[in-house]
Amino acid sequence: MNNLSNAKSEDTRNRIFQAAAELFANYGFERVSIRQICEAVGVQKPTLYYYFKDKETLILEMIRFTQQIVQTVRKDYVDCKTDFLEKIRGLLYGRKYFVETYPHFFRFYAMLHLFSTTEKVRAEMITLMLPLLDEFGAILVQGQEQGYIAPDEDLEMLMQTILGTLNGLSMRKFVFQEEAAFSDENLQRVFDFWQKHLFLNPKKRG
Amino acid sequence: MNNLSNAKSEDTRNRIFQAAAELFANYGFERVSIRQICEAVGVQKPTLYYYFKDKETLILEMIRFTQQIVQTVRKDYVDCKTDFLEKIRGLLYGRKYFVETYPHFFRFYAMLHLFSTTEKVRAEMITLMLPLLDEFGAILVQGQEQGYIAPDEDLEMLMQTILGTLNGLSMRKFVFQEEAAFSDENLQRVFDFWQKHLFLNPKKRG
Amino acid sequence: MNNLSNAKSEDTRNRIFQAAAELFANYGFERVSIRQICEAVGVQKPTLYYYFKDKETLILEMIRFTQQIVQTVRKDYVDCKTDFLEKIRGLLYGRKYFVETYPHFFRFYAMLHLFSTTEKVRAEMITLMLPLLDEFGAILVQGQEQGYIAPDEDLEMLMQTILGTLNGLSMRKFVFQEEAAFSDENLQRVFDFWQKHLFLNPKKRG
Amino acid sequence: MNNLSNAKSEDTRNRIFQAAAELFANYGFERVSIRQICEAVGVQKPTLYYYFKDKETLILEMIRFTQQIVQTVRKDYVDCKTDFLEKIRGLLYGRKYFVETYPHFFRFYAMLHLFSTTEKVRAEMITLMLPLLDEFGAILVQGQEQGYIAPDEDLEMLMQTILGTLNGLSMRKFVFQEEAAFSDENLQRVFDFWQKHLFLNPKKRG
DNA sequence: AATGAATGAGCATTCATTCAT
DNA sequence: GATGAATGAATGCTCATTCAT
Repeated sequence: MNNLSNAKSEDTRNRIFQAAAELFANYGFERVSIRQICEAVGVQKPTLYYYFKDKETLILEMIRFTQQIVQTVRKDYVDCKTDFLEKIRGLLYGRKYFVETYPHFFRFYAMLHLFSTTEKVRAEMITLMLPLLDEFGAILVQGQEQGYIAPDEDLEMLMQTILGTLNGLSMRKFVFQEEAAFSDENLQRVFDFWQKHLFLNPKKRG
Repeated sequence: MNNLSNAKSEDTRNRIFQAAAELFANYGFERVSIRQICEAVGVQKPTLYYYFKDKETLILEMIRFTQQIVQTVRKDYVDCKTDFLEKIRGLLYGRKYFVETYPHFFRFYAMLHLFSTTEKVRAEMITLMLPLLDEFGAILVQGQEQGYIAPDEDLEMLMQTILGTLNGLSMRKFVFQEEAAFSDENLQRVFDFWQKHLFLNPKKRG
Repeated sequence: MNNLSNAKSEDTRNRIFQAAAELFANYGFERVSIRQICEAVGVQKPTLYYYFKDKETLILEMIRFTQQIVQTVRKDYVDCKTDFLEKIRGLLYGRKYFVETYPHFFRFYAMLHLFSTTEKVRAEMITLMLPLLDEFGAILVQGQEQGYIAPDEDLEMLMQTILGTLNGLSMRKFVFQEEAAFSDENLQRVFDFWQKHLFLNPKKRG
Repeated sequence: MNNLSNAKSEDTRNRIFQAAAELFANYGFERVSIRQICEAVGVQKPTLYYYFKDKETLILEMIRFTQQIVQTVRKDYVDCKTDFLEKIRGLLYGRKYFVETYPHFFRFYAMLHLFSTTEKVRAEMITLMLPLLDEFGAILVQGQEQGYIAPDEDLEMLMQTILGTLNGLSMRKFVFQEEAAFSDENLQRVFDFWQKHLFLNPKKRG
């Protein structure tokens, strides 16, 4: 009974969470009302408040959940690789996985929502993003160590270039609704472009 | 008399316009109420409605105004140049000018607002953005003709890389509040990076 | 010039008047805004206020104008007749003329608007209606004198019956949109019914 | 618990309903604001919206409620009688009961509000009124069968005459605020007038 | 004779949220 | 674990009206 009850409860909570994510992703935080979320789930408003303190909490929990996805993805697609180029490739395919598996949650991660939200939400997102940037910086240093990046390279620019393109791809998918944005062909094209323009071929060394 | 009246009227209208732009830029369209705008300007609500049909019209007019800025900037910073590299440099400095002169309006141009707005607004912005992408494509072709870009280059990737970086700079300024994002030093750094990684040195021709 | 100006002025005033009458008749006093009237006429709001003190004045003037119609009609269709039955017939055809010539103004005369308006308006209408009822009473007395009505007839009931039917006809036309309500055939039918049921044949006298 | 809650809820809902009816009856639909209704009841605006979707719904529910009254009255005062004259008398006393028991709701039934309302409301009222007219027609046919009405009588005119008088009485009460309009003496007077002028004495019976 | 610009007061409606149950 | 009933505050928007010109 406890289990059942727990399961049911967890289910309700999760249904609210998912519905809210989808609605927020489609219409933006401000344009979605508690009522709409509840209608989508089929519960009454006090039920939502039973699980989530208030509307802002909902979005904060979403950001944290998203952050877990990001970390898992990073672990599975980037950290487990040793070769720098494989990490870079993992970056692309990890984003693809994220964007296709959790499309609603992706939007909260995407920097794009930093505009037009509460200061609290903004702060939370920045807090979560900065370490990611640092980690990415570390990867680039590894790239240098592995000889894929020249020692005198401007790493900051390199980072900006790569992240800018990643975000560009996301925009093509979500804003311009270009379905092929994350197709394997396109990702390969991006990878080729990067390899050709941004990275060295370390084999020469040997 | 006519002049005075016109001037006064134009002034009121413009003050509403500017105040709305600033508020929208800071808090987002949904979180700014008509009342707030009016209080910021010091007029009553019907006055705002005298000049603007409704709230959505306000934002649509802002988008169009922004579009004019974009076009003017492009003319002054890019189109008037002949050398491809100068055009690219103009792209950077034009963006700097835009971002620093009309910071509020920049946000409407930035893709960032494409999320979480009315479908009407979204449609309007996409309509305005697509030709800009085309024009930029044409510039890259010129770059090829001038020998700055290899004939077999993947122009689409090149475009995405450059625009992604531009948007990244804007994000650094507006989201991370990094004032130096558009400093001359930084722009030069970006330019150097591009020149080194993305463009050829056409002197070989001669 | 004075004449011209006067004429033009009178014209504007009249156009406002007519447009307001039509709109009021169609949608009711409360649901028609000054703006709507002005848009229908093609003038600005202060112009309306130049001719009419306020919205209530507009409707009061309409009531008075309507009253003039009523009086003219009564003169032309009833008073000029000497035979009682001709007066009654005139009542029917006068109403027909009114209803078809000034359909918009008829509605203000019709008691129907006594509901749901300002107390001032209500009072004005009652003031204007009471004498009409008196006059009609006098006609019935004439009918008695001419032998069309029995000396012991309940004149009040008679009046109520006739007026009730007249109003019923108007309702059929305006509420149920029954075009034939005031057709000559129908009026004749009403007249026949009255003659048969309500009035005597005075010829017996002679 | 359920009962208590239900009772309380039903009470609030009903208080809103009654207050709205009274206000609408006195001032007309357009001139009564949601706020006024709420103040009269002593609840906040969202409470009203909890029970009624919007203002138009309020009036539509009122019309339907009124229609139920009408049907009950008809059943109790007219349908249960067998003699035609008793039905006619029931018509008068049923109207009296209605007008005196539910004065506010009477006004919605009275045709008078057909003017100057939403098309939706108008349509609803017409839909509800037409069958009533038909039923009344059937009663007149029964009158014919019982010998109170000549076989060649113009039944339509007869109906119009009777209904016109009924409406006239209502007008005297509500517009001219003549309290005696529905006094027993007056109703008897009406009945006598009808009997004398409109109906036969079905000698066959005796 | 006519208007452009402005307003104070009010509208219907919706918001996020709470409390007793 | 869930809800029916209620609310204070705010929303976008419109009203009749005025004043200087």
